[in-house]
Amino acid sequence: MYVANRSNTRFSAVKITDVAAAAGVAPMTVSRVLNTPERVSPDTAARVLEAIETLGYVPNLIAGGLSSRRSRMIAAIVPTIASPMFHEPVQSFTDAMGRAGYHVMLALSGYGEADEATLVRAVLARRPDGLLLTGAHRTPAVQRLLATAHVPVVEMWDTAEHPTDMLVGLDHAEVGAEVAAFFAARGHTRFAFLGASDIRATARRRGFEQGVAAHGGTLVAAKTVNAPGTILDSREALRAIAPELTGRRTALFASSDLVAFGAITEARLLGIEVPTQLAICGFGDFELSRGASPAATTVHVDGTAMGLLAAKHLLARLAGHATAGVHRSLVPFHIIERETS
Amino acid sequence: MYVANRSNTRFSAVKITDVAAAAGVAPMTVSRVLNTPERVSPDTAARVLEAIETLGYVPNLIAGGLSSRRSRMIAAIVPTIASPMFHEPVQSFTDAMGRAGYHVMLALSGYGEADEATLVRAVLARRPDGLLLTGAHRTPAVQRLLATAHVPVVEMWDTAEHPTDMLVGLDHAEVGAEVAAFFAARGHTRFAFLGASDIRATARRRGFEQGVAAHGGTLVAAKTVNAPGTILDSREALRAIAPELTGRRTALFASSDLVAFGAITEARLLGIEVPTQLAICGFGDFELSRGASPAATTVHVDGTAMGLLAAKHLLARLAGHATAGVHRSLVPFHIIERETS
DNA sequence: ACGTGGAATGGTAGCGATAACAGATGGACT
DNA sequence: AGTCCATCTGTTATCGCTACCATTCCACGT
Repeated sequence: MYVANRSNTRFSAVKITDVAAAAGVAPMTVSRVLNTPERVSPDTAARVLEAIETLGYVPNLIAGGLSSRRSRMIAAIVPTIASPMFHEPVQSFTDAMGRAGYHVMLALSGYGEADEATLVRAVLARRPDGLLLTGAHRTPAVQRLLATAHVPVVEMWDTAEHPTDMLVGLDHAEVGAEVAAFFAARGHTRFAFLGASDIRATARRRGFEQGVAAHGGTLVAAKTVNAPGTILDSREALRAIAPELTGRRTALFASSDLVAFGAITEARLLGIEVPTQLAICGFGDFELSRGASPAATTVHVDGTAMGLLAAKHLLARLAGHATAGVHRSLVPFHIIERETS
Repeated sequence: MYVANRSNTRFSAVKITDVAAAAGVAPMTVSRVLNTPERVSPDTAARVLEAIETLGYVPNLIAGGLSSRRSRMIAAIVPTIASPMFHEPVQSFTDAMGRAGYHVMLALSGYGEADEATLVRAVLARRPDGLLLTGAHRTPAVQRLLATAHVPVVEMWDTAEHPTDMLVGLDHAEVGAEVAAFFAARGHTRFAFLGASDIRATARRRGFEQGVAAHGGTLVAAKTVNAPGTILDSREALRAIAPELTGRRTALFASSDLVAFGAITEARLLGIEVPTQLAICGFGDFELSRGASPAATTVHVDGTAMGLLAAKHLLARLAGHATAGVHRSLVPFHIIERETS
């Protein structure tokens, strides 16, 4: 009879049975020392730990994951990490989950058409214990995948009536409306928008437009650039709408601080005075807006808090507080008035 | 006798045996359809694929990984993703590895003392098929871990005589020397350095200082800020060295474009004319340096190429071209002359 | 003395996939 | 017709851990 022999083993990796043998205990006890040390007597634990040290044992989480049906891993999907908008929440989320013993696997979806379903599928193949997604609007295909996977999901950076599961969001329309109100309160009547065409920037734009209308103002220009919106694109866009900006005082809402910076830069070159002739408000409160001169007025959203909150919700769910009500929170925002308004 | 029964199963996840049963084949055939489709007859494959589709089967890579001893996962460790210096290579590396069927798991080490060994250990527990590390200098503890793990390693962004394994590096000292030469060729004799205190920025600084000395110049000021170096820190640092900068023409090398931007901004506020009185060269060629006005002279390093090259080396090794010579390449760099020099 | 219960540890059987073979089948060629 | 080989599919035995229950031991109360 045939006997399988996987002797292709490239080298002899130390495994839990080796440690157990060296410490004179059962493998199960080694496992307990690593996972539930409080259930092992202190001196056995010490002996096991010593064996682990001398053998240089590194537990195999793949095997452990298969057996326990828990990967201790969370997958996070964001469009890009190039923007502080995403790397701040991701970083704080990663830190917080790390403290709780979870690794975060990051996946980049890009802004393009790239099929989110394919990405989610690939990610689910690793059986993450939880998911952090960007935005709150999923295609039916993705919804189906998530539903059958039975994985806790946190969505961030957007809001929706019925999120997939948990949500730590931001009401972009409200942001736009608030910025319009902010400008209106300072006597502005002519408004303009400059920004990226992604879903959330578009929501801010719509909120802004409605706010402008509500305050009886007029939108004299609105120009979109490709997401995520670069400085150079923004400068070009500002040049394009410059004719609308000369002569009369205008208030511009930029979809991100990068776009705002481009607008400020180009305005200076065109001789449009900021903020007297052109007032500008950005979004994101990037380091750049604080560091540049003039420092940019912008909308501050606490990305770090968002990541932390997402982690908190997810950890609560993972700890089994499954039915502890709906987890849906909106992150507050506020306008930081600096030198460009 | 006791019979184990893990009926804690929260729900019935579809597994390979379900698909096999539905398609009327053996599980092994399903596995082959997914991994080596060329070894399965077209109509069997079609039947299996259909079963996969109707059942909504998502393969379990944890189980597959345990069995095949290949996780199809690469771990990447970088200090931060907040800087283009790291997110560019990481992004291109991730893309390239993704095209080859590997997922990249990102881990952030920070710039602090945080024990790299602990992080590497945690990462190795997931049995990655390869590792991408930042820098070329490992502590003995990490070296031991990597050696016993028998995992291909690529180190990037630095250079060393004897890298751990493969290397896609940059000679920072040479960068510093080149910048000194660049300034010297334009008649500068007074030089200054402003930058972060991390290992690679320090290497650039030393190369710059040696270059300055070689050209008979004098270093009139050198100030370091905490890594990674923010705009505001840089502005403050420039104020501190401003007395050395007034009156006589000076050439400043900044350890990153962010630092350079801070210097440019503060110089303008102090009435120090750029570039006539103070010439500035940054490092990294960030979007900011292209987009700002004046556009900053800087050292361009192709981060995307670096990530791609790292992926290429790693994939070659993973494909079994194990002994195909030393994989150690230096990424070229060049100075982009713009408006601040 | 004896039952009771808690703490510590061990034995066994999977978790869900794949490596390594072993058939089965059929066509090409002698 | 018989041999050989290539192609396809199936069977078996792991991969290295952990859940589940069993067992042992000892302190304690009655």
